[in-house]
Amino acid sequence: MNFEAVTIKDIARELGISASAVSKALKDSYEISEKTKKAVLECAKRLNYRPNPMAQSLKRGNSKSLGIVISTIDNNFFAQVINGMESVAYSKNYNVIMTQTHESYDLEVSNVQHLTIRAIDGLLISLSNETRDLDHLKKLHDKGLPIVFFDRVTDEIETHKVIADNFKGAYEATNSLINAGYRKIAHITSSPHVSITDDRLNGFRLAMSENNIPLNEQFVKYCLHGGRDLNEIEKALTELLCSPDRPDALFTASDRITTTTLSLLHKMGFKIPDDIALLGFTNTSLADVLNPSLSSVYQPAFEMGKKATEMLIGLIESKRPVTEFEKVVLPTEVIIRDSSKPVLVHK
Amino acid sequence: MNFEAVTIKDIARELGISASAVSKALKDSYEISEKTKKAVLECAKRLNYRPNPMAQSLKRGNSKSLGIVISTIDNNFFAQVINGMESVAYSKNYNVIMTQTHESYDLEVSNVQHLTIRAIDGLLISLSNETRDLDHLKKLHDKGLPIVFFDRVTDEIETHKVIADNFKGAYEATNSLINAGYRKIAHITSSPHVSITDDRLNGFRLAMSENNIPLNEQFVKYCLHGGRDLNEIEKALTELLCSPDRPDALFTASDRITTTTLSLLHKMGFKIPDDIALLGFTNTSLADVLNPSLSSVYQPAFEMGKKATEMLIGLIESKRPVTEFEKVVLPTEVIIRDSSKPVLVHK
DNA sequence: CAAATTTGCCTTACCGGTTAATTTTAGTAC
DNA sequence: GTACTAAAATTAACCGGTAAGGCAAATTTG
Repeated sequence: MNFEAVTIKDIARELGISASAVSKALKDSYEISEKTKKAVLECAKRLNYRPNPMAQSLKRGNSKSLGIVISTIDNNFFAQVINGMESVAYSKNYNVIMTQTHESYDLEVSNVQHLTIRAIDGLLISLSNETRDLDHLKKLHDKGLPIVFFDRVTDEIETHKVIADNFKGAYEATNSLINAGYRKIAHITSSPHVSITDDRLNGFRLAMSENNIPLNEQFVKYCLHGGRDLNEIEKALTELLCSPDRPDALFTASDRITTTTLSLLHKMGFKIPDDIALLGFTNTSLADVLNPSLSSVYQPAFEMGKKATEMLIGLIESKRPVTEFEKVVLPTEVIIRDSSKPVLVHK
Repeated sequence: MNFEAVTIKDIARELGISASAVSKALKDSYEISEKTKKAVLECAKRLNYRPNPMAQSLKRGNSKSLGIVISTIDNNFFAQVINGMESVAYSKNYNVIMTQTHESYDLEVSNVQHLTIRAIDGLLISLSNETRDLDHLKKLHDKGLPIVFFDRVTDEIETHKVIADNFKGAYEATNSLINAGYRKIAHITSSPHVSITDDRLNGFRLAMSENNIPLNEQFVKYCLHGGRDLNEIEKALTELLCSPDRPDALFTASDRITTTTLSLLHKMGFKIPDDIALLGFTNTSLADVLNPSLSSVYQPAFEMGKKATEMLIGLIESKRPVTEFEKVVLPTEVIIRDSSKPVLVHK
């Protein structure tokens, strides 16, 4: 079932002129007389002519589409990022084509393939938790595909990057837990291979050491799949909580991990913050109305999406090769709520 | 900055054969000798040849892209729907191109324009809250563009539709409130112009009348923008709650309205369910850990996305015009939690 | 009034891939 | 050696739009 369209030739035939005259008339070229232009415009309107984007793309060598690769859209943070991306792309007349990796390296590779096969003008990507090898992206980048990394970035490819201030967010979050009287703080984070993990872990470590609190290395738990499946978080929690010397606070490092941890703590019967405090990265708008209200590190996700997309379109539309790259760091915001209430208040 | 690609001509030049021979070899045509095929395949692999999708699309007249129009992605329900759509599209080698209406009719029209200008093979759409006039879609549908409606559908266009059992969900939800002892039940819903509003309102009405509970018409509040902005929900709540004869329970009709209502009730200082009970449509995975845990009507969003996409691809790939259309109704699930605890228990 | 310039449009080639029509090549038969 | 056929490859047209270059008619210039 094909959806037939009016072409430039239909207009040309109708008016008894050549196709190129129509094309030029539509572009308001100086070569075409006002009379003809008027006739063409009228006819185009009457027949509801729309230029075929594929023909234009083929001719011009661009597609006016941006590829987005994220782990999953069913996540407050990423949904907001995409929201921001779409808003900029739309205003600059680009589409966004979205694919999800579900934290799988293979899916990431095949998604990137899929997108470039489909001809995108640039790529916005947050690496999957499994990704270690960046060859699939390096090759494309070397060939000239503009790429902007956001959220989970890499040093191995020189291009623009947009991240939140993960280090500072983690540092301040940890400090707030310490100031609230917690000492045995555990950290549940994503795979050690993604950039945000290091940044957040380092912020956590620094806050601990500055306060002379020895860090029990058993208290740092990695979720290799970024909490994609419940089991890995459940395992981490069980290991942490079913031991004699268990932590009194949890600092969780990603949206999915934070909300899942909250759910699991409920299910396991832990009272927050009495049995254990919780503070984590999350962008859920429901933090205030969770039980208990959830202390969180908020990232400006919408702005991240906007900024990354602006930079990408900048790269795409740049007349000359870009050699100076920016790494934009957006501020995070630590918001203390009841899930990390000071120990004195409740104990 | 353009990203040069290997074309069929590069292979032809390399092997000293014609472009069409290469094309045919890649398609494993009987016209080409095994020897040549092997050489072409080897060369294509070596040069990492990828056919230019725009050239193929131009020739074949399709784009292997599906357009998605939703109100906003920053919403549990829609994020899950898109997740389902993407999964099917990807497996069948289509892209999804997403745009958001933010509940605006003008944006819906311009998004649909934008998408069809960009050449999509089919459209998946959930109407905006503002949409009353369907001309923009009727025109396209008449021209042969395959469309599948999901969630917010219309009777004015004959095609496949996928919805949740909104009527039954609302009916059961209302009944559960009544069984829990609530009598003064108010309903906060979206614009009266969208299909889901009627269905849900009717379910609500039936449950009320079957239980011989007169319905105070002041207790039905419409949010013309579907809760896009807080203000309209705030206004509805103020009107409902700042009156001498106020409701003892709220039944909210959409994801955004439900979660926003919960937030606002908190902010206004109402205790749930003691001061007022709450039960609403929402797909948040956090329902269990909200304060209080939130009774909800859950829709199989992922399945809705999957089903709608399967049907759309069915339409697109159908050899003959489709004249029999299906309206798939997926079951909703009412899950009772603390926000609508029986009156006797807590009063 | 012829030459020079401008105006307005047409012809043609191209983007990359596909395919119908055609030609070349190789092989077989007589 | 000619005739015929099958196999293998080429040429050319096409998808729809764009743009360089060409050309005839109209207008300006000396």
